Amino acid sequence: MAATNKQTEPFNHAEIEEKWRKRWEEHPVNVNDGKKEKYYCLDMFPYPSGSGLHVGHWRGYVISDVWSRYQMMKDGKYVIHPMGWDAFGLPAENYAIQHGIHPEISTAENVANIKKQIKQIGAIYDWDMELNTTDPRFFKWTQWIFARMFEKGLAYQKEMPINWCPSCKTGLANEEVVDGKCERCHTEVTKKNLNQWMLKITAYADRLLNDLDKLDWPEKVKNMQTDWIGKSYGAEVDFMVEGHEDVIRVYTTRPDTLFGATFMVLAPEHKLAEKLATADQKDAVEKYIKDALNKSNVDRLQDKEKTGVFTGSYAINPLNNEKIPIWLADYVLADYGTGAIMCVPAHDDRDFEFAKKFGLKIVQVIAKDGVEISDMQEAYTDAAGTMINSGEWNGMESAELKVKAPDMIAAKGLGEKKVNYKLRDWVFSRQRYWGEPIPIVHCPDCGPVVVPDEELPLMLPKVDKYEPTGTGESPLAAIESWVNCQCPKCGKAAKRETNTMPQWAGSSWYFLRYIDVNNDKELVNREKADALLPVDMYIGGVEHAVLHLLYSRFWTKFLYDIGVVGFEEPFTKLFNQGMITGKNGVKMRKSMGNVVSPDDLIRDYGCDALRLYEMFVGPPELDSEWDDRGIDGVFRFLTRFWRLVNENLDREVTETEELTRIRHQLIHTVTTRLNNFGLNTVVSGFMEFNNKLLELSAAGGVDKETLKAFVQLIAPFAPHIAEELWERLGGTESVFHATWPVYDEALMKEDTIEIAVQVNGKMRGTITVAADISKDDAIGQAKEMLGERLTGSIVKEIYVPGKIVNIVAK
RNA sequence: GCCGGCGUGGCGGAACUGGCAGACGCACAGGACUUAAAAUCCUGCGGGAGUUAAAUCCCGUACCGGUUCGACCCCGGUCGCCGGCACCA
Repeated sequence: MAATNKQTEPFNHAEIEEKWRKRWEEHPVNVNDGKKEKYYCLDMFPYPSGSGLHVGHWRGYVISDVWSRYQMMKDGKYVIHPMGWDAFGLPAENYAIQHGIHPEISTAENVANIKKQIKQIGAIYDWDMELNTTDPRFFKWTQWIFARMFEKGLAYQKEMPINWCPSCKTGLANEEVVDGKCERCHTEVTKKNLNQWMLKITAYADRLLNDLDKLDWPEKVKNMQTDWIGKSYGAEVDFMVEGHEDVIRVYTTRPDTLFGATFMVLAPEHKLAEKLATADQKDAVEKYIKDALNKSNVDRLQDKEKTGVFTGSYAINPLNNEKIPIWLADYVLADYGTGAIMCVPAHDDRDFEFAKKFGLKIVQVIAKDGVEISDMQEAYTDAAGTMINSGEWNGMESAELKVKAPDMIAAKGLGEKKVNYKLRDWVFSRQRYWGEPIPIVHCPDCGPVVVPDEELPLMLPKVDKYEPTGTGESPLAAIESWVNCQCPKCGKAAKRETNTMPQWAGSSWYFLRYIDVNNDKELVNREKADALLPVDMYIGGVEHAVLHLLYSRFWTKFLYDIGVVGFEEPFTKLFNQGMITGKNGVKMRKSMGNVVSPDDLIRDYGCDALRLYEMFVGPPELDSEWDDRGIDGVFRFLTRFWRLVNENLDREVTETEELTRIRHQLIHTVTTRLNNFGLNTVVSGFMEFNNKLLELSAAGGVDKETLKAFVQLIAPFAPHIAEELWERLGGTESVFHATWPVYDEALMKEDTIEIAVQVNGKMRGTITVAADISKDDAIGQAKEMLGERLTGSIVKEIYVPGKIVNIVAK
């Protein structure tokens, strides 16, 4: 027996972590020698908030660091793993206003703080790549991209009622309105008529939709983007108005039901709305329009009860020439389709409800289960059944007709085939100070003129007052010395655009810049881009599914179109980590008082323990409740692991068959679980094998090769202790440069195995047999074990090698 | 309403492809060490019947049903929770 009772040195995490932190700073473990294959593993970069990081933020960064280190170790890849700051935008500016510090200063302070905290994670971030969206060397290129979009007609101005947050005092994009509220401050959003800069994301709708197929992303996110783009196929149909020369065009996805259109509804904002009112309906119509326009968006959403008013006019159904009444109702949206719909109450829930309420005619045109329903209680909305009451279309299958009808209608000259999207163009200007100035000059003669590239970056003027005005004008508008300028084209007196870009501008392309942060000639060097991009793995929360992730796909496609990069999709693989919540799944918030800071935990347990616990707390893709007590478990494990290695350092242990087997099982377990991204189960695997090896250590000792393999496997998770133990085991170079251990299935196998024995599928115990036992022997031994408990006549005998014997008896 | 996900001990969660449900950890209980406590180590830990102890048996993965020799896993239905979209014609 080689075992000794010698007390091993206690595990001093603070000392060890300090030692290796310094060592890594002097000798980084992840370097590009130009020969290694690249792997780009990206974190969604944080905005430098004043409240710092909590354990939830930590988790995402630990996941990406474990994954990065694993990629680096297993295949010897050069891992691009950068970090930067999304520092423009509302949160930073609001923080500055609240604390009465200029955003430039508060942002710099917050960056310094967060950077210090992020460094505590012990990640392999390459700080030479650090970037900041508010750095002129960076936002020069954000402006440059806008300039190119302007030249291509993708950035344009439009006056229209846009979403307006009265609290943030700025316009918002559709994507920033959640449940009718501001995504940032949860204030109810109102409408405001403003002249806005728009980006024509709708021009990319089809490509954004189709290319989702190429992406290794969570289905959930792909579905969200698909729904957001909201492509639908249908037809536009013209309806004549009786006694008018006007024609009303409607959009429908169900042209197959055209014979069933028994009335028509226009949005109150429709340009013909007032004109169609007959003398006796004039007052009612005017009142309805006025009321509807005064209602806020939220009210309009919340009023589930349908309202409407009859105009007094009639349209003609183009297929059967029936007179159908024209109504106004606010359930029809002005800005989708044509702002007018044909109503088929028999086959649409909303039209049905409206028809019932106002006593309008209902004509069924699709037979449900072959019959016409005499007293309809609800709309039949499936496009399945045979056409009835539909003139020449009678007898056709509605599903088939639905597809053919647009062409048939077009052939008759009644309308045309039409595809619609829910996606709207991106409202891109903000009436706030802390953002990239939009590089446009308004000239009285030339109109909007883009600022020449040589004059970029267009700097934000230094000001004392930067609070939002609330008038719809940016605070920049008040700074005359900045606003007044010369037209770059004709030289005449002109005025600068005073709106700024939204927070999403910089984040739409920052991932391209990391690999070439100091380039002052171009956005990114094309050769470098070809060699190091795109992102292989992108890790972050799911909250950006239709914001940042949609915008950056759009910008990347644009940059591809103008030849800046050679790929169309920025993020090949996406992983959404779950949130860390407080007790009972409550989101961690300062105001809830349930925020857990990593600082105390690092002091008491060390960085490695916290990293391990962040992984152990639950499956990485699911939300997990934080429980401080849980970290004791991983800390105990680390202490026991420390003991396992240290107590075997001075022993000369010869490798036994059992140790070899356990080593290969360990490598197999960890590697397969890692490949499946089962990070929580990797940690439980560590604990399980550590327990086994401690038993063997007490019984005689554990060999160095097994210990070394274990140390390597744990290194991505607990890099400090791994380096220390690796060194003690005789490693001369960093553990991160050692060849990743591989397993041999043949060496994993046990000589004897336990097999479950069932009778009629019910567990009756186990037998221990030779691993290579034959079917007959296995069944024989099972029967022997069962003895008298096996009654009746045997119908069937099942043997699944190595797993189970099931005897079916009657 | 539509789309997606989830439902397993006191708790967090395991279970690879349909093959021993509850790995690993937390909490708890008992024991060892200690003057004592902490730390550490050992043991137990889904529910029930049974027994001095055991053997053994029954129930159990939200609920009802199905497929199968065998179901946490597949299929049909119901309920509950969470997320997204929401009058998009």
